[in-house]
Amino acid sequence: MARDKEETKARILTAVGRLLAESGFKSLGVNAIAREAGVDKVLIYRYFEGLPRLLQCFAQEGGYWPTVDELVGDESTVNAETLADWMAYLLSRFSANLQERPMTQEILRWELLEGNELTRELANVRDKFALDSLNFLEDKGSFPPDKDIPAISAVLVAGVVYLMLRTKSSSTFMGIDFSSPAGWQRIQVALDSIVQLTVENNAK
Amino acid sequence: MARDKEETKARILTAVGRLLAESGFKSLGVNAIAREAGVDKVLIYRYFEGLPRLLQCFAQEGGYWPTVDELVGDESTVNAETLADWMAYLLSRFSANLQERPMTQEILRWELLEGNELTRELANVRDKFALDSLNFLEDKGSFPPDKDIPAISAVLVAGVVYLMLRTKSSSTFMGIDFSSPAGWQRIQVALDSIVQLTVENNAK
DNA sequence: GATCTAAGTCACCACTCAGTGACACGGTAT
DNA sequence: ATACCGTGTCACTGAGTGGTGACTTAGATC
Repeated sequence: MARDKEETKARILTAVGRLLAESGFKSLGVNAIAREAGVDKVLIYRYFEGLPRLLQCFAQEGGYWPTVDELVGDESTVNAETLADWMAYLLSRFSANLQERPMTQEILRWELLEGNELTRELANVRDKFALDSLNFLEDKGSFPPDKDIPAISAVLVAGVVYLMLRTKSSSTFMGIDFSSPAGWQRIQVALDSIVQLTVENNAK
Repeated sequence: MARDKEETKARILTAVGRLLAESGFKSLGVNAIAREAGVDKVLIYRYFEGLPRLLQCFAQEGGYWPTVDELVGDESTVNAETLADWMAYLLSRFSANLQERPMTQEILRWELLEGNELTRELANVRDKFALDSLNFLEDKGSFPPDKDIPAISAVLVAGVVYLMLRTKSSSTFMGIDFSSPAGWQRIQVALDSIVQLTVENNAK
């Protein structure tokens, strides 16, 4: 219709994003994408050689994951001194950021129950972000040798992610109601106290 | 073939379980269940009025979730005194138990990305188990008023669940390799230290 | 203006899925 | 024996999917 190959390719790619954010990866088929993009599906095969390559292109476009800098913001305005402070801050920012990225949430869901090439690639991108965060933290205050900071971070991040992914379908977990901000507030406080009490080298 | 209604119903129900544990809920359709059970699918409609009711029956059968007693085992042999000890013990047992319940894992995955009546019901069963665990813990040592034990538990349990669900499709998270027992060992240690340092009332 | 190619359209295939109606069989009560 | 009802079998529809070949059209080149 528009007779512009690049624009059509772009329309297809943005359609993937919209569809992913709105209805998740379950409905992410060739037909659905073509419909969403207002494009004939044969063009998907012509320009991307099918779904897998299309999704690969989409993944390489990036943008579904924040950078550490983006997460931290302006360091000079952050009220944090110790390693624990920074960890708590980063966790809280991570949580808030993830909440506003439905597409990223869907990708995380996807990783969780499909083990194909693409999700593995997406997982690599994510893990690189995680390692960046750890490096950032280690710059802020070197890790105490008697604590396994990466493992502790993994547990806490995993917890945040799981709670986040849950809230879409079910609003309560272990008696905590996540439909109101109060529930999340409790989690936030819990995370802060966990980090402070666990990471701070009070065993010294 | 067997001309026995109850047996046929039972075959269908066990087929649901097998299918769920083996291939997850993605392939959980009427046709697949009938094939797995070696039964004509029309009987599913006759005896269960379709998939939703069948799954509801399956859910009511139970057995996909442990009881607190089952998890704890013989209390007299448990080397735990403080509340923190019991929390750590319960977390570790929970993790081990969940690892050996593929069907339960699939249900957790399912809850995560489908918000229908059934998953909500399943979520209720799960949440009751969680509250039972909290009650058990409160019997062991009353919760310190300055700590939100449920929220802390929620974060840690959520973390364990997420890490568990991940390992099937991807084996690394935040640089930790979960394909070897060493990775899980690190998580276990991290959980223990988090619980001990966070829950123990060292602020008193 | 004719031609040629890239971009887009349409029609179709084979397959899977949920769901239904019609039929065959076998034991049971009359 | 026969009529009946519960159990199981078969064949089908209709919708939706991934994927492909044949066609049309717009726009640049000669």
